[in-house]
Amino acid sequence: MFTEYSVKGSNPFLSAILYKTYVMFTSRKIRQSFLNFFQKKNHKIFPSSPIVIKNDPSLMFTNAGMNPFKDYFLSQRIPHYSRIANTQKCLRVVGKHNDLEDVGHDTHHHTMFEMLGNWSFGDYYKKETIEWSWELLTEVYKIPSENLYVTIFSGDDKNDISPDEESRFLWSRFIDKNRIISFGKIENFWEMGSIGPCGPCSEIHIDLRSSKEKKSVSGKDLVNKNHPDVIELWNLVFIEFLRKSDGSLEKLENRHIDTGLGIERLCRVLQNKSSNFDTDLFRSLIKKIESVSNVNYGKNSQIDIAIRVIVDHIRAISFAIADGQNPSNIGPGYVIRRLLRRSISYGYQFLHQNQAFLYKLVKVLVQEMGDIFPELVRQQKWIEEQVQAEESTFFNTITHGINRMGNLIEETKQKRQNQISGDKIFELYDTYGLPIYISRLFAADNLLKIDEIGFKKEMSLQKERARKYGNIQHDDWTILNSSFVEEENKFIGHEILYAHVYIQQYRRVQTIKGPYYQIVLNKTPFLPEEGGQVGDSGYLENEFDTIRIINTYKENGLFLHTIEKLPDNIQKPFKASVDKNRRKKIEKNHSATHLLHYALKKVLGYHVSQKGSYVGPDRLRFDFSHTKKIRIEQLQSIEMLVQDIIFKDYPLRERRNIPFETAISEGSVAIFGEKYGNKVRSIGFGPSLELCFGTHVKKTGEIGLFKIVSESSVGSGIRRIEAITEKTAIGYQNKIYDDYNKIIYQIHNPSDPIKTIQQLQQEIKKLRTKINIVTSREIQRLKKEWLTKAKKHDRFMLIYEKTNLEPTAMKTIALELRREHRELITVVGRSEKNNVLLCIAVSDDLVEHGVNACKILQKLSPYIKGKGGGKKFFAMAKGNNSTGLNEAIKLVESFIFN
RNA sequence: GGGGGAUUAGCUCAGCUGGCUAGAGCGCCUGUUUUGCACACAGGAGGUCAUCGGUUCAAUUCCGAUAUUCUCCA
Repeated sequence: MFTEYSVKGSNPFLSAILYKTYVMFTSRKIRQSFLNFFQKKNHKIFPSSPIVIKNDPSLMFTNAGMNPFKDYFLSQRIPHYSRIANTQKCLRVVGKHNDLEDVGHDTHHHTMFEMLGNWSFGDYYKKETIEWSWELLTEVYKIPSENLYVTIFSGDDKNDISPDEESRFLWSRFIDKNRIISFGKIENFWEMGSIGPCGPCSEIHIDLRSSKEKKSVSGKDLVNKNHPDVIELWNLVFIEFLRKSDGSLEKLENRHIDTGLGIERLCRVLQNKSSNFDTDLFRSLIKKIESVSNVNYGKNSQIDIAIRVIVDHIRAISFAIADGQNPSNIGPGYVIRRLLRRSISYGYQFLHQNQAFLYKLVKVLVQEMGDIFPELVRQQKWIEEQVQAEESTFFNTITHGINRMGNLIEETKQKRQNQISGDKIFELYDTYGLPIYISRLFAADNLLKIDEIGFKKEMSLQKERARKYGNIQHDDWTILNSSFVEEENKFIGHEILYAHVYIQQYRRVQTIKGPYYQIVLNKTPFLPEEGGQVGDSGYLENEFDTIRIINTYKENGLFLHTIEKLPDNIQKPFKASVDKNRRKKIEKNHSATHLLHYALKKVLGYHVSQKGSYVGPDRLRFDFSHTKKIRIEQLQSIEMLVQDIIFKDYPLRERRNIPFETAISEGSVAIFGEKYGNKVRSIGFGPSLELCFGTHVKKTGEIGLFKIVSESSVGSGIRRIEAITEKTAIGYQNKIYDDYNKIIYQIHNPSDPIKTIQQLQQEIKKLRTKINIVTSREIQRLKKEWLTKAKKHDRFMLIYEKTNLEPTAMKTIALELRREHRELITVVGRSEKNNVLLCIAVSDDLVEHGVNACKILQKLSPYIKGKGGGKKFFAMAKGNNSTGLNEAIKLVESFIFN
């Protein structure tokens, strides 16, 4: 089995000894060894990019190690280093690679995981990749080579790709030919999605079974067969193609290397465990949940599943929140909320946790991983608060749902059915968020079933609806001119708002509302939407066309301009002009936002950090972390502080292309979860200093006036301030001033208007109570008077009266009389000019004997030329013929029993 | 992006198919009892029923739009 190809380290005797020493490999050491190894091979070590992705609508989270480098593969951006190594935090919960349902039920799927990777951008290729991966695994990590298998791509006739003989040859220098196995497109051709960079890959698999098992079945037959102990360890991807939307492949200019080695698996191997969850990455989390819920891991399979789900999810949740993605009800926030709710559900169902408990795990996670991912340490308190808040809202939702479920059960029982209808259960799930398993539990407790088929039917209808509307289709880019310009030189709008440009590429985007086009210019004065500042709009003009640029935004390093229709002469040069007026307004609001951020920190404290921002031409909005409502005096001092900086007329201090570390050490404010490049731009005005890409005023004085218009809450722990500047603010103040003057005039210019208003209010209050007393006395008096005047019949008493009381008082008398007296019919009329009211009230006992107020009223209302209605015991009508009122009242008697 | 809900007192919510004088519990205030607290009892304050339109003799209730919010799907 051992050939001359085997290299040192694969001696079986030596391996057996080394195998025992695996335990010394902690996850920290494993990670560090990887990075050190590649650093020695001249790789630049990169920190992990955020797990939350911005600027790419096709992806919510980083779901593979290569995501942060996507632009490099597409040659949309030139990397500063051709060799990079890193550990990348990843999240897989939606989309193509989605194992969510498996997570927890087995011992090797995760939502959040760390991918170790080495990268080559047009630098080394297959030879070095294969050599180094072998060296690292067998010599640094000392994995016995007899446990390893490698796979290579067998080729694909359809796309005309030949088998990867090159890799076979390269591998055969290290490993027995029998251990090199060919696989087809599914296993060994890596694609990012339906379109994008791709290429053949070669995977290293490991057989972790006992020697006894290995003897009975060869590991070779178990590779790629989903065997729990014969698993893929490292994927080496050789990127050389671009998959286009019509399915064809195009060769890329440069060939790249993308590798992924999951640290959770590697730890399992090197720590000699049978499950990823038994490694030191999860051990303390499991310990904590054991103590929190008073159970033991490894005793009961259902409890174990719940524990694995929870310790897995809390990692995903914490990392996402640390990178700025709070749980919410839309988009990526909803994905995080779902993970949270899944965890809570498992805790509730199997660990008997009926109040917030997840947040207690955050501290443990921070202790374990905080040194490698410092964002966890910085955001610990915030993460705990968010998780806890989310837990309590979910318990709230469940309680609500359970109440409704109770009603549903009652209804079903009353109808003497034994099954609750599927659409009702679906409504509970869909509208009120009650997890289906809870519905099932409660139904079973009441010996009822749930119409599962009906439920599934509703569910698929819902999915269908979403799919139907959710489709946005992008055509392929049409490249008109591919001369490449460095990203940092592409945007020229900091200095100039007009430029001569040409269209480099364009594509059509199909939406349900109709098509639009995205174009990329060779350079652009239009600022893309970023950091809250809305994108520029404006025009492209030449002698043939005038095209309106509706919006500008950035996607994967490209500056996209949206337009409604393509120009006829698309190849010709254009004059690009930014809507200058609009841009100026935006700049004022943007600079004011920086000043506001500074003032907030100064007045409220340094815990304030930006959680969201909108900077438009009309106003600015700033969301930030702060738990309490801001008092009016605080708002005033914030406003004054900003205004003060404006008055001091500080000039803009702009520094471009400075290293991130330098900017931070100088005191620049950076935002968590924001992906900054190596080189950043800092913007300062007086004491304020922030990292920022947007555009600003030249001097703070240009802002003129700053006015906060609202302060509110947007969720637990986040407050929002909306403000306006310059002419908008002046207009706002003028309006208030104007209103004030009108009010003062209305109350006759008193010396102390507030006191006057207070007096007026008191006066009103006094008068109101007086009126109430008078009317209620009047009501009591009239009741008595009318009763004495009542006409007695043998079966009932009849009151018919006219009054000039208020309509409500009139109603009150009638209703009180019918409640207090049996066998009484009250008819009251009221007329004021041509506005006639008539109401009839009947005691309950008479109603039972067939007297119907509504019917009597219908007979009477023609006399007052009115319409009306009501119920059997009370009816009311309104008309416009006051002369008919007397007649109507007199005629009542004749209609009572007819 | 699409579907379904919700918005009523300081808080949690009732208010069925338009018309009983807009309610309950908790909280708050006053008083009684008690050494004090809690409890109990009696009384009281507090609501443009989210906003704007429409239908109707009449809208908290029905319809539409807006805002906010919850929830499910993508």
